[in-house]
Amino acid sequence: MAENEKSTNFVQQAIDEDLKNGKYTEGIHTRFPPEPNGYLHIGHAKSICLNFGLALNNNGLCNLRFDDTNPTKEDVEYVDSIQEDIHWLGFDWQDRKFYASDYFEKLYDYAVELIKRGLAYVDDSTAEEIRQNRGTLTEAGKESPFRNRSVEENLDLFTRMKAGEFADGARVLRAKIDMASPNINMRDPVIYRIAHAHHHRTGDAWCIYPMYDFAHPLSDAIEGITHSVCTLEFEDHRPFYDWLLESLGFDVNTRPRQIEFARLDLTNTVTSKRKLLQLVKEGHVSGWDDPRMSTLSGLRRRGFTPAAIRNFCNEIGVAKANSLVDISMLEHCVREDLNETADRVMAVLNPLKVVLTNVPEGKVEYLVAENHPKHGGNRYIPFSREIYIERDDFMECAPKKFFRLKPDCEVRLKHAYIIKCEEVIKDAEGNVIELHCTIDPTSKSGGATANRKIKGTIHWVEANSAIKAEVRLYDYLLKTDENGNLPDDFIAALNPDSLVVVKNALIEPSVKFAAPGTRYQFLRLGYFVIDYDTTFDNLVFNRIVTLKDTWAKIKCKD
RNA sequence: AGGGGUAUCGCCAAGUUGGUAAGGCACCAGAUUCUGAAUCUGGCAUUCGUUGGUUCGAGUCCAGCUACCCCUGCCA
Repeated sequence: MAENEKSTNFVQQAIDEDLKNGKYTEGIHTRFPPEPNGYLHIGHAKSICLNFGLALNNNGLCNLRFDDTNPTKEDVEYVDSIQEDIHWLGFDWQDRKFYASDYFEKLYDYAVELIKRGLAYVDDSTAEEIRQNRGTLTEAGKESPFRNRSVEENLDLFTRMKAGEFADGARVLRAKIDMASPNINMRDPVIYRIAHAHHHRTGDAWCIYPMYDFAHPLSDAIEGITHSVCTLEFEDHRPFYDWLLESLGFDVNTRPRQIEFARLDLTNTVTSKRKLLQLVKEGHVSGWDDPRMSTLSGLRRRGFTPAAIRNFCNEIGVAKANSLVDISMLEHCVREDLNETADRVMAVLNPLKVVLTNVPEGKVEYLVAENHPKHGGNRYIPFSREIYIERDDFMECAPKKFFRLKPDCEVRLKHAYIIKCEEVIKDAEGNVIELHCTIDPTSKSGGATANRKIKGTIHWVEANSAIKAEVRLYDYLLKTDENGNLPDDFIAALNPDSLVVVKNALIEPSVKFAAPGTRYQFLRLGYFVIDYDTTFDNLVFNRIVTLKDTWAKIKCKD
């Protein structure tokens, strides 16, 4: 499905239905509501694409709203990174960046209103007592002894909570609903707690903070959100969402409606903020933007494109069934995008020297090489008596299906000549250290007599002009079982080979002045991006993803 | 055990007045190829968790059963 094609998931269908029924005549309005307590990851990308996409498809708007109601866990570092990541992904909230903390005053007023309506009360119970009285999954809870205080007393106490008269945990404000409800979220949920904590935006102005369940529906309502899209685990909270807005008198035809979808889970990686944080804290990765991380900053550094991620989010769909998407789907989307956009270049990761004995010493020839098989553009690459090829492209005793270089056989050098392996040079231990080959001078690429059919074509690099580079070969961060599931101890499942650093790779000279962030296809190897660690004398590449490799499959079968 | 959800190919996922199973990924086969890439062609669910029922006809309706996920934070 094309990226801008209207997707018809069940959320869109709910919107269509609402519109048909005459609801939300002002238009559709969604929001993306991250808590600034960590970096955004691929799972958030699904939510971002969904929420902003829904707005786009319905001619509506999507807000960015930081859900910053818990000052002890949140930080400006995260609000900055979140904005950067959303923009990078290609979405814009225009002038609609909000914070739940923008509404603290209003939220407080709504709480007072709830008290006045007899629907909320201050509870002096300890956290432990509240827990004990909540009941269990099968038994009803017990009502708090403070449940039936007068409105006046509640108002007085809540005012004093706000004024800072009480210590953390001394009292809470609770909604007064039904301690016997089979839905635990309706057993008088706590809606305000005391926390003498410094908030990254409101500073020390408040010492009481609203709970998510209270702040979220009201923030939605305040912003005129029509469809509040969240993940499945909030399904049980919807009755409270509706109860709150109903209790406060919001019109059912215009008030926001919560719709839940299944979060993204991906094989071979972690998509949980907690685990991502653990990887960073324990030093298993270099940071939030380590190219092996599923964070958007990690994927960005790895070289993934925003378009590829958007396409991926589009293709996996949106539904309510918990699912585990195979990482190959993501890789497919990256390859699909990069195949179109990345220029081709030659690089040798594991060099084997080749001397072309019938090429005169000192002679350098410049050959024409296309930058992209479809989109044109050429460059010149040097060619001379000494070149390097990939070690894997030579086999002394090769199986019949191996159509690269082997003794007394021919192979084509991409953009250059057909060569024949005449002599294999070995060291004392018998390791191949050099090859002597001859070129067929009539076979020059593009020439009139170049059309001789040769089964194999390999990449190479000219010895004197090649640039040395560091290439970081990234692989899956995690090993998973056949079903893609992580074991309980995910640290034990870390792939020890998730990063292999090649220090002395050789790249053709054309990439010399390319800027960090530039993506290439290294012919026959994969897609690579210039890392930001690159300095004047140390070029660093990250492998984004390999090319599909049919030969690897054939090898495995043998 | 109470409540809330979900079950369609190895993985995602369409299927909406019941009419005889889209598409993508992966995989397989072939064509093509100066990237064993890309591209192209063909293959890939007589069957929709399961058992019954209604019906000329059911993935779609009804009843029962089973499996899995979420919920007992003053986290979001």
